[in-house]
Amino acid sequence: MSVIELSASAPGFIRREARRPETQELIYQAAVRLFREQGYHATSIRNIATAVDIQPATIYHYFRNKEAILYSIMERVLTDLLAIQQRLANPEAGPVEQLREMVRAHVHFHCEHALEAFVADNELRGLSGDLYDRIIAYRDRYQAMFRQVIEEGVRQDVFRVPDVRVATNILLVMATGAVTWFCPGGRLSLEEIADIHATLALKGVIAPEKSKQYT
Amino acid sequence: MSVIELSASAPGFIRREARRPETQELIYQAAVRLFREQGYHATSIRNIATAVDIQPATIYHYFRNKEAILYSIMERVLTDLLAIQQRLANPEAGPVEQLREMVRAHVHFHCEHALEAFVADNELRGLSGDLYDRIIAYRDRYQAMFRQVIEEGVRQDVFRVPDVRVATNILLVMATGAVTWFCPGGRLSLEEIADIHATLALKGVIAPEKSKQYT
DNA sequence: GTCTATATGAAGATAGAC
DNA sequence: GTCTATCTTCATATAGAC
Repeated sequence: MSVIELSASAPGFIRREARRPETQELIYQAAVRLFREQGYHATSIRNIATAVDIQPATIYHYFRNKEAILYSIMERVLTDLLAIQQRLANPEAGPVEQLREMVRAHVHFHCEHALEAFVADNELRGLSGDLYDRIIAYRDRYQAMFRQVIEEGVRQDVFRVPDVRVATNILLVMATGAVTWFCPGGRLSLEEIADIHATLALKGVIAPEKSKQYT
Repeated sequence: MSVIELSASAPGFIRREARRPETQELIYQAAVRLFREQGYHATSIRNIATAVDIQPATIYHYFRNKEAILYSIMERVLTDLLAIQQRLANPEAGPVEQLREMVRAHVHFHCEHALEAFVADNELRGLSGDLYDRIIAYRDRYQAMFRQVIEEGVRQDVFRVPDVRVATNILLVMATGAVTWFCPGGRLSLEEIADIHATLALKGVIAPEKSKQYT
């Protein structure tokens, strides 16, 4: 994956600095790919070094240890996601439009950064102590953003769900799942996939009598 | 987890033999728990041996190698799931009822065997060669069962989806996700969780003009 | 069926030269 | 900033006694 692909293209998404392929970024990108393909614990420092064509010791000039590489991936994904959702927040829009855009953005990001996002979503057990706690805090903040919109929708009687927390969990699991099977250049475009997920999410939470007018 | 809990309780589910806690089963159960908590690659043969209070060498009397333990977990989960769905199959029922029961059973199994199911769903990369191929074949058969019901529903114009394969993926991701957050004894019972998922799945695929009569 | 003992390799990480 | 060399620990797996 070239560093260029790190820059999200849709409006409203964070544009990362276009970096020269500095060693640190090369290490980061190789780690992302290997952690995605083999898993964090199955990937050795030597594997990463070989992929970047450097010696293992060089990696420790940029990262304190292997866990720090994993942490940097997770932190980048989660801060990007939080920033995207914060920029999207629009108090004037109703819960329906808000949730639709949030799900679209979540799926969009996950498909555009499928490797990093997959790692962030699946390798949490590789962190420990303080690093683990910090990522959990990010994740909780992110979930809360979705939960609050659903809560507001329920309050306004636009949404109806058996349980707000369960609904939040299910929606996020669903919207996250595309990373496991989305394949760029497949039958459906990224935009179509994002729309399908947003529509499905709304169908799931909207109060029955409101459904005609929205989905 | 005691071996008793391995026996599913709901009608239609496979009842496993109640085993004495033989060494092989103890190894299996310890591996399930450790693979779930730490991940397959982060778990060593020594970890498992310590958990069972035997020496590492004893494990090799029962399993060819570490990969064989993982394979046995995955195979058990997938053959159980396939058997459950096959027993459920009812050609007389329409696609709506069939899909509802399939999703309910899937969620039910995943929550009752949350540790094993999580391992089966997330450690596929730990297998290689022939073992990997065999599990993929099981998984493809399982997905096909869901896809065929959705296809039949679309043919009868009871369901309407943008893409059958994408719909199948999304539904299975959603129904599988509960393993990551379901917690026995929480606010909602296993039955409620299963119903919520089934209802959500149907809301997502049902043709709009049919929705009133079903969900 | 379970053990002790061990072969063999690979892992994460560091020291210190250039 | 990158290297060579290496320390130390741990991994999977096997041999063979009991």
